[in-house]
This record gives sequence, C-alpha cells and structure tokens, in this order.
Amino acid sequence: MLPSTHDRNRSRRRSCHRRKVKCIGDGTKPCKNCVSAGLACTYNAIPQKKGPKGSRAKVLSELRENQRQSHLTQSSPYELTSRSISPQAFSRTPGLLSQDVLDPCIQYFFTNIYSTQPILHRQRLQETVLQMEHSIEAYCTMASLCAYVLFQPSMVLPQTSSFGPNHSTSALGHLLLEETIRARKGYEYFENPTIMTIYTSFFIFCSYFALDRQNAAWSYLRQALTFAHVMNLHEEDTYKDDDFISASRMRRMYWTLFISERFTIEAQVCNPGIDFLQGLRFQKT
DNA sequence: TTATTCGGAAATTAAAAACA
DNA sequence: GTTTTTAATTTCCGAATAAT
Repeated sequence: MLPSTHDRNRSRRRSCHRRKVKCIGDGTKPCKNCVSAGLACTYNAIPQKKGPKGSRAKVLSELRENQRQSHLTQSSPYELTSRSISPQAFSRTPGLLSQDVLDPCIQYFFTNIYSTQPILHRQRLQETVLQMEHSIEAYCTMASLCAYVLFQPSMVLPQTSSFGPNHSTSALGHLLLEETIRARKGYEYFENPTIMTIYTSFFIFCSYFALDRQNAAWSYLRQALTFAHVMNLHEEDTYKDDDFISASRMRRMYWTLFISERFTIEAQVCNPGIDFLQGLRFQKT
C-alpha cells in the first residue's frame, strides 16, 4: 500500500522522482538518497493534476472530425481556408504542414533568422518535427515557426512544394497561422506551459508583427513572457537539472522575449525603426 | 561488486458517465 | 446524490547497464 497523496506530495523529492527511486528518510530533509548522492534535497513544487481532462465525449467527436478532415483533404488538399475550420475542429489539418514546407522553412530560419534570434537548436528542432505525429503542441510550434518564416519577403518555397504554384508563400503563412491558433484550442496549454508553448506564442507574435498587426502581436508577446515567468525562466535555478543545450536555448528564449518586449514598447512610443524589430519584420538576406 | 538509470507495473487520483 | 468507469499522474521495483 502506497502512502496517501498528501504524504507522498510532501515526501516526494525532486531528485528521487527524477531518479525513480523511493525517497528514504521519514520526511526528514535532506533525505538519505540526496545525502548519499550529494544532491540538494528539494520538493516537487506543483504536482500535476490527475484524471481525465475535459469531456470524454470529446475524443469521439475529435476522431470523427479527423476523419472528416481527412476526407476533405483527399479531394482538395488546400481548399481549406474557410470551410474546414469550424470552432469544434481542434485537430490538425492533414497535409497542410508537409515536409515540403517544413524543410525549407527550417533551412531559412537557420540561414537568415538564427543570427538575431538564436533560440532554436537544429537537432532539437528535428526532434520536435518527429514529435508532431503525437504532440499537438509540437505541431503548433512547427506550424507557427513556418508561418513566421513564410511571412518573410525573401522566403520562397521551392517549385516542388505540394502547396503548388497558384498560391503565394504568404498565403500559406496565413493558413498556418490560422491553423496554429485553431489547433491550439485543442489542448490546455495555459495550465502547464512548456518551452514549446513559449515558442508557439513567440512565433505567433513574430507572425503578427510581420503582418504589421501590432496589437495582436503585442498580446502574444505578453503571453509568451507570462509563460516564461510561470516556468520560472527568470531564475537560474530552473535550469540546473537541464542539459546544456536545453538550458542555453531557454535562457536565450527568455532574454529574446525580454528584449523584444522592451523594444516593442519603445517602437510603439517613439521609434518604429529599431533594427531588432525590423529584423522580425524583414529578415532580408 | 557497487552504483545508477530507467522501463513499466501497480497504485492512486480526479473527472466523466452511469445509475438509482 | 452516489457509484462506477475511465483516463490521467505518481511511485518505486527490479532488471539492465555503467562505474569502480
């Protein structure tokens, strides 16, 4: 018989949890495991909520919607702008974010944008691409990143892209921006934000900024900053259990948000021509 | 031989659904 | 309102692996 939740929440230590070992010490601090391993003995701050999230019937309707979307896409992959996006459709639009779009967008980001926004790591980003299959959050991150890139004036998709020659690059950007915002409604990103939640909000901010929609951009930037604070990215202790790459990218993300916010305020008040923000709007090669 | 990692089974929990 | 079912998280056993 395991101890009650209350007891476990009290006694469960961060290091023991991470190591998947029983916390020995009768509630004393530091616990024996931490003493023998020479670790700081800290409590897990906020336990996750257990149990199903949202209505269970939602799963069925989501599956139905997925099938409906799939059927529509098979007949006409990109006639989706207005008709397929219903308020209930929280699932992704099949075929919209294809490898044909992802690869050139990622390439463009690291060639032209990374120098001013070094917030992503190429290998980790490829891992996020692989996660898209089962993670709607990963999907939203990649969709918003691609939208941002596609709004860059110098960004041109290769002719081989399945998007086809009849649509402009920025039109696909609009579709992906809408897709991100719609798909995001399908999960509770507010409750437990992750670094991907921040990336998504930031890329939506960048997209709106590129479209010169200042107010929408501003609100998403503030949202990203709020998530960063919820995740304690402003405290160095937050990074101590993360590997070097994750920690450095999170630090860079936090400072990019911080600087973006400062410059956005200045741009709104006195000087719209600041280089940093121009970099968001026009990443010219 | 000892220490550490981590897959995964079991326990626990909370919310939705079913029932009276 | 109560009970049951379901789907989520948490705990930590013990096998596998690494370090000494």
